[in-house]
Amino acid sequence: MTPATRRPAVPSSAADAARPLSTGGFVVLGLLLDEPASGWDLARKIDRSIAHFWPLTKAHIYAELPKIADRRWASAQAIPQSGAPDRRVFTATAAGRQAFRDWIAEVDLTDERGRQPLQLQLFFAAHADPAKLGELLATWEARALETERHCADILGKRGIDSTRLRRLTLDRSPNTTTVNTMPRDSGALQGLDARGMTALFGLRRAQADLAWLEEVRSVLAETELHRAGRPE
Amino acid sequence: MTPATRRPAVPSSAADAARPLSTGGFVVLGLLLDEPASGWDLARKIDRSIAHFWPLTKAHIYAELPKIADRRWASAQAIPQSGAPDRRVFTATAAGRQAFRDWIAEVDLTDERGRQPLQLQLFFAAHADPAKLGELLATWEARALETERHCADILGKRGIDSTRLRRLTLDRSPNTTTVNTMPRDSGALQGLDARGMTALFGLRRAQADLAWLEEVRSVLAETELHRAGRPE
DNA sequence: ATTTCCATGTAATTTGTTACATGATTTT
DNA sequence: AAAATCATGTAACAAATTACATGGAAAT
Repeated sequence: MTPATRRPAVPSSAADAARPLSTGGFVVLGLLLDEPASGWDLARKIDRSIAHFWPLTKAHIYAELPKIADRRWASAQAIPQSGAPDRRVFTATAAGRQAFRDWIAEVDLTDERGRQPLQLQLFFAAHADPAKLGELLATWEARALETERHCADILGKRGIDSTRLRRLTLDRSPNTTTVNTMPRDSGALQGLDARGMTALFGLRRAQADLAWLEEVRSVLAETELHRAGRPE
Repeated sequence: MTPATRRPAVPSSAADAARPLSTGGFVVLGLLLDEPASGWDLARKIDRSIAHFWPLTKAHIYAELPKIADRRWASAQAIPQSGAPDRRVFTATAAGRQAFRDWIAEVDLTDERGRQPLQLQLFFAAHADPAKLGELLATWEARALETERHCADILGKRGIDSTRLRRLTLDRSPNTTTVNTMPRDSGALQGLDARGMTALFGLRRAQADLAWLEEVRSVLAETELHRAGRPE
């Protein structure tokens, strides 16, 4: 390592020019690679796809677009509109495509702050009253079911019949014997692309959440019984 | 609704006094409820527990502590130290306990931005080269295995033997018959508290990730075969 | 008549991170 | 001799959110 561990407060001009976008900025650029889009288009698209695991606000999107254009990673054309302001449609350039490719290959998103609000709330649930916990579980179940359905839909659109999919479940019992009656259906996922894998990931996580909910409920029910059986 | 949908730019003095902490601030307060602690203590504690699903930096923690003290939700005592600066130990007050209780009961963390970097990177993986995808999968597997172990440890410390736990797995085949040989082991989780449930949640998610990895790998392997079988 | 959709964006603020600064003590 | 641990915190910045502002067209 060089002796200059402490960098000067003022960044070098070279560093400034090569200044990377924020993760949010690259997300916007990445979506622009699919097809040209306006800020509005992107906001809608994000809401329907990526927002489930990487929410971006409208204001944020609009803030990133000019930064992308500044770097010549997208070009903008104004399309006049009757009534509403001009649509500003951004088209990714070849340089933008390359910049994105470089970024996705390099970034270490593993150290990106991955926040899981559910887990946080659960962690502190002991400070809430028990009725509240029940409420929370109900909310989470509804969300998990919705996510499961949403992901199954996406897979369905990719020609993957979710009924043919192997299922992720808790063993009904740890004391069972599983008898194989037919050869494994190995081709159900044939040709799944990256976005399909993302949907499958979401599906599996949702199923895990549902399995967990089932477990937690049974724990709570038993605790109830205990309390009912041995009143103080 | 009142006609005053648009609030004045200057917040009212009442609103200012009742000004809530940020989520991060409440997390710090929540940890303070367990036992009095200095900023340093909290940073260590967080690193070993909550950071897995809600990372907070040292600087952030130190910034929140005075805000908590300002609201009289914790009192600070300086404990002189040889060499190092005084330890500033914060102790939650009754008011702090109540404030936290109110917060945890009220907040809707469901709309807190829940970011999942893995899913994001996967979503865009089509733009990376296939070798990179393999690398990613390996990294994720390592992390999932570590998380699984970590959560199992926590459960172990709570007297829950993970070998007695029902397992979360993909059906080996959708075409199997499961034969129940013994009554279900229902009491394995008896008396699990909120923190234990959090650990179980982490465990289940890690297992779901592993199941997903297995699936994705088999898809990739088949695609390989396909390509090998039909070279262009 | 009102709401929703389309479509842009800015301003102010909050929230969180990185890098820096200091310095004794203990471990490698 | 070097690094890590303990222990505080600040300054500068980056990232992201909320609220505001505008206004026509279409749907209810």
